[in-house]
Amino acid sequence: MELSKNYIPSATEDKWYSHWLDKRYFNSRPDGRPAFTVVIPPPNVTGVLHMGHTLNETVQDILVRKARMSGFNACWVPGSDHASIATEAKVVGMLKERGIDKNSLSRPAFMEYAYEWKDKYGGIIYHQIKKLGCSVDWDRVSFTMDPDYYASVISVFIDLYNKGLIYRGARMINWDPVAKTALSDEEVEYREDMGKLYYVRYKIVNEDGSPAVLTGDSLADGSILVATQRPETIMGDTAICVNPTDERYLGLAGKFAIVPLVNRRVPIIFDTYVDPAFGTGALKVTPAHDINDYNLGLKHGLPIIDTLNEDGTLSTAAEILVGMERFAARKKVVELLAAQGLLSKEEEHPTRIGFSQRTSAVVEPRISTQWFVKMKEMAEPALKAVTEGHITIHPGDKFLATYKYWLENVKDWCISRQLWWGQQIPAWYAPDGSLQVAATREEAYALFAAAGSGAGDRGTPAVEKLSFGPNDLTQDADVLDTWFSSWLWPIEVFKGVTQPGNPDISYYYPTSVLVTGQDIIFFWVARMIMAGLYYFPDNLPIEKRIPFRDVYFTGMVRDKQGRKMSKSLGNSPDLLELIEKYGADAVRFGIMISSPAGNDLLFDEGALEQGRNFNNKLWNALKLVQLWEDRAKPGVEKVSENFAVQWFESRLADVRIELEKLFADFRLSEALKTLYSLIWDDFCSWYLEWVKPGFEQPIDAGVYAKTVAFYEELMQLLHPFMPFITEEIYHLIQERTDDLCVKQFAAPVTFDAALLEQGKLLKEVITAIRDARNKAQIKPKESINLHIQSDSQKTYEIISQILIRQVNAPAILFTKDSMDGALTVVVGKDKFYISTEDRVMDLSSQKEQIRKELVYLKGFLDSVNKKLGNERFVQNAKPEVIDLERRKLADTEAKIKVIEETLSGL
RNA sequence: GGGAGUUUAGCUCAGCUGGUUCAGAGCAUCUGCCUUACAAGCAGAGGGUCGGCGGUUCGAACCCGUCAACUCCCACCA
Repeated sequence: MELSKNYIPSATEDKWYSHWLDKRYFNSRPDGRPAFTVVIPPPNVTGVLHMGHTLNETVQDILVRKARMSGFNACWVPGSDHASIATEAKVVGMLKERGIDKNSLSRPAFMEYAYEWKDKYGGIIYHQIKKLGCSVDWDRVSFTMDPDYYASVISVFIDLYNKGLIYRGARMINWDPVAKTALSDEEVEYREDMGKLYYVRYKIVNEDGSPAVLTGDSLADGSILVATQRPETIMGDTAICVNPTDERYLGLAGKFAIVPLVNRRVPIIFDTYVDPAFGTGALKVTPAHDINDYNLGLKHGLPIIDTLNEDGTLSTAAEILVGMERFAARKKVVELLAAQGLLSKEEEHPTRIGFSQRTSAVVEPRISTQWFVKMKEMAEPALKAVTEGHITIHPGDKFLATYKYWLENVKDWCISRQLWWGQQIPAWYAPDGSLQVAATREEAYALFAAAGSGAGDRGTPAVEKLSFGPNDLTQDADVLDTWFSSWLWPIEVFKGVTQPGNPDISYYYPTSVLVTGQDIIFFWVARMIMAGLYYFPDNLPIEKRIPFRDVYFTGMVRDKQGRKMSKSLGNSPDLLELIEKYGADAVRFGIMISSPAGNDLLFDEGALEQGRNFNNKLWNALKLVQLWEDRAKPGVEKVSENFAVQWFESRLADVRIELEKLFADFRLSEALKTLYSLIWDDFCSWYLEWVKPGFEQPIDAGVYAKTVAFYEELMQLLHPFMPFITEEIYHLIQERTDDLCVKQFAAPVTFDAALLEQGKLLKEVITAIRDARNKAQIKPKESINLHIQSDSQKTYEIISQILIRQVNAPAILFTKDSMDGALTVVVGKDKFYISTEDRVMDLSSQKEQIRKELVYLKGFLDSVNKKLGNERFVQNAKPEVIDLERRKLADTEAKIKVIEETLSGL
């Protein structure tokens, strides 16, 4: 069959992917083999795969394919996350474009639009996963809003509530006024910005309201100067705070301040929290709108005046400017203050502002009633699982410290979100505001009835005693944080919550390895560990309760200049375009080769080009081997006597052992580099050249068979990294019915170290002679006379046929004496003389080179001598090390002798 | 402010328990080649005071101290 000049990925990729699907190779069911389970970190349902995903999915596919080919029942579960805030934002945007205001819709109507959106865009990501070649079990696609999954989230909520681990409370939370929802600390991004510091005068009065008489420069005019960045919150001030040690303000004890514009009288309080050196050393306390002020307020029993509405406009509590947007209000308040002569000055002030990760709105600290999960008691076992080694984090313990720190200082988790897209909180409120937590209205009503009819008597609800009916109950409007559903991911994708103890969960859980980005170590990784340990009962061994045994953190994908990939920078390439341009295998290669474990990866299309070139290399090697097929004849030579075959067999076995080690350590980038070099250098550049028959000459059938076998094994080793081209070559190299995708690795074999040494020597000799030829400007086509002077002539006899062809010498002659007028190459203790028929060699540059070599060797000899002459070295060093030094000494002395002889001969 | 990490060739990075000719790889660069698989290729070559200084040791890229630069995480001053 005629093969194309270069490899064409598009012609093979879809073909093989459908073939694998048809054969159901990626589908897994529990059986007698050990399971190798991976759950995909669910991407946002309506998102697209970015380069970070591409890296994660590729790593997972490599691990899964490797396991599938190594006797494991590999199961990789795909799926997506409903991503409540992100998706709802997109749906709201879509509605806006159609001229629909979300608030004009009923909840069910909105959900209909949301599902419409999900159905339309939810498939994009799956298509990309397929194009990348990921071997996921498509029968197991999970979505965090699937009915069963939904039910599992609700039941876990109810369970945690009943155990007292979920509570409702007033908290200062991060409020997104655009999405009108609470955000967790992790969803807030801080950015440096230039703000303004306004200095505002507050009049000081006595308790009875009369102007206070004060002394001291700072208070001389009967007012105190306060610095603030947020003048629009003045109406919410409920105290002024100074440091008790601040001498400027000692006279303020028992005095009050008048809040400008609203003329409210507030106390002066003293707290060491205030830094006397900052601003004027006086702080306005606004408990409703600043986390620190809130804490101060709690400590000093201050009232809370919330002057903002949920959309960021001023509320009626602000008394003035009601309904004005917060930033407009800031300007207006400054104007009003200035007009009243209460604004002393403004100055530029660098500050950090919190932005919503989802909507980019400036986050507002806000008091709000939210649902929380108590984290302390869940954190402890999750910490132990890692510190005691049940879960191993890769690479090394780079992230162990971060993980520990977070868990040791964990704060309660705010899980309610003021959205519709998500699992609605199963809390039901009676008309009087009391609540019950239950999955359905009926169950909730029964609970009300039971509670109303007498303590603990849940079995016999006395419905008639309640003053309201089931339809009077209202369900909590909020939905749960997305992470409150995804923390169940490794359990519920196997229906571990909704159908406990089913065959899947028993077989596949715990999963083998989690591959994810280091940025969600707290959001997701830690919480999955908590969920696993919480959900599975204590009497099970911890190994059965943890969600995964290994966690592999990939780095962040950055662009060539080290910048984060982002939509706004436009530096995030489109995956499908890259696959189109280079092929999926090349994309996988490129992203893996430049991806040291755990370190950030600088994405460079150059690496993809390298991948594409590698594809071509493989393709062309195939063409070469195929050329030999018709020329293979039995009995040309004995395979057992073919040095190249024997050497490569050992080399292959050697590398396989190395690869196993690299896989065990999750050093996939290293493993790929090793394979790349094995294939490109050892196999293509050396082995294939060594066994290549002469022009129109036959090749021994045994050698040919061996070559094909080597090539197949190389394709098998490479398959997890580059599945498409390897499968294609596997089928092209010879007719077959099986597929590489599921071909099991053969047991490892031992290798012959002496053969490897000899191979190394052969390479060195060839390179050295080629170098000499190059330097002497002997054209490649020009043949040379080659004489070898060596004590181990036999070694060279074995490899003479290879040598002859590789350096373009018609024959190899051995000599006992040095040869005049020839180029002399020294490798180890052996000398090689190069001459040509019709020209005189220019030996001057060669002489120079040999002299340099001699100087180097003498220097080296000196250092070895010094070492061995040092009594303390001989006393202290390990015997092996001393032996080694002695051998080095002898070796070097011999080499120097050879070189000196050579030099004198020149 | 607290914590962690990084610094090795022009670039991106390996270098495991201190000891092999250990100073490496890939990319880039330079030289020569359209050699009958591959110019997206072949054959070669050059290139580094291992961030600075000090210490431990017979011996340091590796261990310790210190300084410097950069990165990340956590907390966060109105």
